[in-house]
Amino acid sequence: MTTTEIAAARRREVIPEATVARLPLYLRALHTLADEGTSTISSEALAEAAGVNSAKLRKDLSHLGSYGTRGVGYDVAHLITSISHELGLSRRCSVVLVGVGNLGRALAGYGGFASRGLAIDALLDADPALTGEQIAGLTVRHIDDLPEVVVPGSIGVIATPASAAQLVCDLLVGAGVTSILNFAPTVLSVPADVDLRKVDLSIELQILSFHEHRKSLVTPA
Amino acid sequence: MTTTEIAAARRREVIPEATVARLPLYLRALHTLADEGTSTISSEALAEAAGVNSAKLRKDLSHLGSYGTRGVGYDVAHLITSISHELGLSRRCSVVLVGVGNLGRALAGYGGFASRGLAIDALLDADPALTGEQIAGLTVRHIDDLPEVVVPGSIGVIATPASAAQLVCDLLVGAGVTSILNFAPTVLSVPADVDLRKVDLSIELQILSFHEHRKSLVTPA
DNA sequence: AACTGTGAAACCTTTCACAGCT
DNA sequence: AGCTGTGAAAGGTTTCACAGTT
Repeated sequence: MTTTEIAAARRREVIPEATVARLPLYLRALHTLADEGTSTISSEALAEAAGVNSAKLRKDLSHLGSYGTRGVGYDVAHLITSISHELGLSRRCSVVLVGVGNLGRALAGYGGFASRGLAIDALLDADPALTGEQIAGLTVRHIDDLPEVVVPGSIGVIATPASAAQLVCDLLVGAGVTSILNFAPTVLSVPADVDLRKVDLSIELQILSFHEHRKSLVTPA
Repeated sequence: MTTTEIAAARRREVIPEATVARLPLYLRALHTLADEGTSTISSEALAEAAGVNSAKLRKDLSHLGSYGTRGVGYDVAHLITSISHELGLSRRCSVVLVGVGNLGRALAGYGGFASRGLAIDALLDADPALTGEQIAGLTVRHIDDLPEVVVPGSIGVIATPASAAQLVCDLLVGAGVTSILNFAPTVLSVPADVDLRKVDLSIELQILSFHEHRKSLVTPA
């Protein structure tokens, strides 16, 4: 079995969703460690840096294969490569962002994307007044140009008001996008073969409100 | 047992975290339905509007008490009241946002907060050039004013660059805030009695990248 | 007849605790 | 001695399927 075949076999192993959701966390912590010059790290220390517990971290990493050394720990650079590869961040992937309001600008300037092979390639907006504007090194284009900027494997990001989100979503699907991230606070309909995820900025705040509310009930004045 | 006592007993029942995380979703769907003039809705239809399955919805709502009518469905207005109350959104709660960059501005203007009793009360930034600026009806104040704007039960929101996040977090904790929502891509340390949640704008994108990557492996050209 | 509320089963995730390697 | 990798146990979540109510 060649190295390539081993890698292929590993890729076929199913990785639990909960683990996939934490890989970006580990990756960020590892990048910070690498920047600080750390070359080897124990599960305990990496778990602390990522804000999880060490047993969970070890189990998560075990799904990618065994990259640690017993008695020593993990090689930081090697782990970065493995996780980046697993997440599909090694071959740079195309991201198309629609909606250049405050949120869209925040996303375009968000360092977390660029440093992870997820740089945004195109900014689109329906407002003609915005086309031509330069943001984070990109020129805003009109939404009508969507078919021209989408390539196979592109990920679409919706940062429009809720009222425009389904329309934009349909345009993305029509242009061949099969992975969409929705920041608009609305439920979108997509064909079964399209992978749709959402981020609702207000949900976490409402969850905090719930817990804060509970505190005031448990500890009455 | 009086109505108040029943309500108190219900409040003491533990609601699973997974359920709490979905209540805001239901609430949003219900508000939309109410705006459309719908007064009664079945678990099936509400589940569809919220993007979940109906058995899950019914189980979730059963934790709040039995507010539905068999053979009929749920009363939209009543459910809105129950969920809002459960989430602590009925008594308007104070939100203090630190960091008035693009993300902070997006959050300040985000309709989802105001309409749910979670309007932002104060905007703060460390940059003196921004103090005095009007955003979404609020005047930006300097971060030094933090102790003046925090009240008991305030929720703090961090929308600063990662480099400033821990500092701001410490200031919030020092001012008495015990619920913090962090949008900066960094792990924060807080005392055990502080409830810290985070939103990482890039994580969902990386998860999508993972799945997109998988697709290309499963369906080779 | 229609639809909720809920035990029970199936599934997934986390944590424990230690065998096994360096 | 120190730390990873992992079965097994514990805990939590989702789904099923139907009894119970209107």
